[in-house]
Amino acid sequence: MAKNKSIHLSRRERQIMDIIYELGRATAAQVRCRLPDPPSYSAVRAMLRLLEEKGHLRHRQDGPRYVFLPTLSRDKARQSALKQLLRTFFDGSTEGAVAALLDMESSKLSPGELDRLAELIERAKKEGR
Amino acid sequence: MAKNKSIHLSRRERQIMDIIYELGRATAAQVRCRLPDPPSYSAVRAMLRLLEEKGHLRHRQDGPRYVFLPTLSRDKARQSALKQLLRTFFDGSTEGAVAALLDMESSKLSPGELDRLAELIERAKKEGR
DNA sequence: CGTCGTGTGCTAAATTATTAGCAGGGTGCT
DNA sequence: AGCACCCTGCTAATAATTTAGCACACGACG
Repeated sequence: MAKNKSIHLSRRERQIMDIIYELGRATAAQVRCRLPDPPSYSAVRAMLRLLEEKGHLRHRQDGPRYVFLPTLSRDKARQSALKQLLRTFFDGSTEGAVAALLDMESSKLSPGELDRLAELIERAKKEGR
Repeated sequence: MAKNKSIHLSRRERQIMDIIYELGRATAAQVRCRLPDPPSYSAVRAMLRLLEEKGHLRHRQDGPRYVFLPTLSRDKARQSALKQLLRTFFDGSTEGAVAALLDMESSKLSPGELDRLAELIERAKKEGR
């Protein structure tokens, strides 16, 4: 019934999903207090329930409260987020995206990280050929 | 007046912005036909007008019709999209994101691209030190 | 010239999203 | 037991979104 709509997330829903992906799992209270302008408790719970109905979340009883987890694995969600980003901002070019990442946070990348990345690229080269 | 609301994009608005960023610039008709389930013409125009009011778009008269362009440069929009993605899915780790990109589309990266990326990393190393 | 097609602006209505508020249930504390 | 607190589920109201529909402008063309 609400199957075809399930891909569409509203603003708040998106925010909530982001929080949960960021944390891995979260209770209603946790979600609430990380929301930009915390709405009422009920509001948060209502949306968690909706997200669960839509199939984006599931919950687990943890003692007296619910803990919400994403349905899709973080990997899958990542994957599709990356794909979307690539298409929207980089004409689908992986190279462009990687370049932007390096450029953006270059100061934050430690030599160690850079080394590991260099190695990843080496490996990709070998596999590609 | 509508300044503080201007950050919040609704679902449709997001879709439209994505399309325009992807294309660089677009007319109402172009936007409409790329929308998942094309709504009426008026609907699209109304939202383009709203987005313009909110300051996300501006338009240029091109002959008989309007061509809409993003207000924020693609670079800036990229930047913030990347930042968000990093935080949400990679714990802020650039390395993780790059690794995921390489992993995901490895088959699509040509040797040439890989070489260029390797070089980028080399350069980052030198700058970092 | 009339009219068809495609563009625009505007506004009011329909649809969705978001919130507040009430009615429990359970646990711990005095 | 009686009370305070935090959790749940629900429903109805409010706020925001998305849409359709009308009025008008302009160029192309029979």
